[in-house]
Amino acid sequence: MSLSNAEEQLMQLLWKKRKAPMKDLLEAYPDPKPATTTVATLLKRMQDKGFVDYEQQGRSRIYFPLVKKKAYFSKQVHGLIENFFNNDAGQFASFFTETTNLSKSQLEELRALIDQQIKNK
Amino acid sequence: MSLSNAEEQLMQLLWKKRKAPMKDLLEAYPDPKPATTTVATLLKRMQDKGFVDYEQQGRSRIYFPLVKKKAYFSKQVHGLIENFFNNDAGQFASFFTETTNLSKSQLEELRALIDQQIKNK
DNA sequence: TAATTTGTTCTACGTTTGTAGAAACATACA
DNA sequence: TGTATGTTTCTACAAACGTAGAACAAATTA
Repeated sequence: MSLSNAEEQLMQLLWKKRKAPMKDLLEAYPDPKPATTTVATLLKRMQDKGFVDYEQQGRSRIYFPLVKKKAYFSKQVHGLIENFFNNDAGQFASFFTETTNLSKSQLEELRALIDQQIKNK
Repeated sequence: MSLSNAEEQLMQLLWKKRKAPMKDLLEAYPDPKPATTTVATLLKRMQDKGFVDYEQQGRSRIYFPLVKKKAYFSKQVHGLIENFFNNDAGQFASFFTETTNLSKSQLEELRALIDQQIKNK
C-alpha cells in the first residue's frame, strides 16, 4: 500500500514537524489551504494504511509518522531504479550524475564520499 | 498530466520495443496477461494524455512513444528530489550513495565518472 | 450556562484508475 | 462470399482519490 499524492504531500508536512495536531498541519499548507475535513480525511486514510498514528493529548490528537522519511524515499527511488534500470543501481548512479548538473563543489563532496565507501570495502 | 501505474507499465513495454502493434505489447506482458481491451483502453488513454501516438500501418496501428524514457525518468527523479531534498540534487546524491549498497567496482566506475565531470568544470 | 470554536466522523460526490465485456469493423482465409 | 480473426470503440463498474459539507462532541469563552 502506498500513499496517494495528496497523502504524500501531507506526509511531507508531518515529517517536517515530526509530531503535530491537525491544526498545525493545516497551517503548514500553502495557500489555498484545504478544508479541515479534507485533512482529517487524509489523516484517517493514512492511518488505515499504516503510515501515521496519533496519541490523544488531552483534547486533541497529536499525529506522528510511523514511517521514516528516509525509508519511504528509499523505497520510491529503488522502485524507480527497478523500473528504469532493471535494478542496476550503478547504472542509475551514472545516469544521474550525467544528467544532473551538479556544481563542482557538489561533485567534490560526492567524490570524497565515494572514496570513503571504497575504503570501507 | 502523468501516467498511472498501469499506464507506466505499458509504457515500459513500448519503450523497450520502440514501436509495436497492440498484439506485440500484449504478448510482452508477463502472465497473467490482461485482456486485449484493457490494453486498448490504456493505449487510448495514454494517447489522450499525449504519451503515445500511432501510425496506421495497413490493417492495424503501430504504436510508439512520444516521450523519451530518459526524459520521463528524469522528471520522476527530479520530482522526488524536489519533494524529499528540497531540490538539492547534491544532497540526494549523497543520500543515495550512502544508503544504496553499491559494489566496489560500481563505486569505482562512479568515481571515474565524477572525476571526468570535475575536470570539465 | 449559553455560545463559540475546534477536531472528528459520517456521508457524499465527481474524477481517475484498473479491468474488461459487447459490439462494431476490417481483414484474411476458406 | 461467408466466416473466423484481430483491432478498436463504447460502455460499464468497482475501487481509489481529492475534496468537502453536515452533524456531533468536547473544550473554551463570554
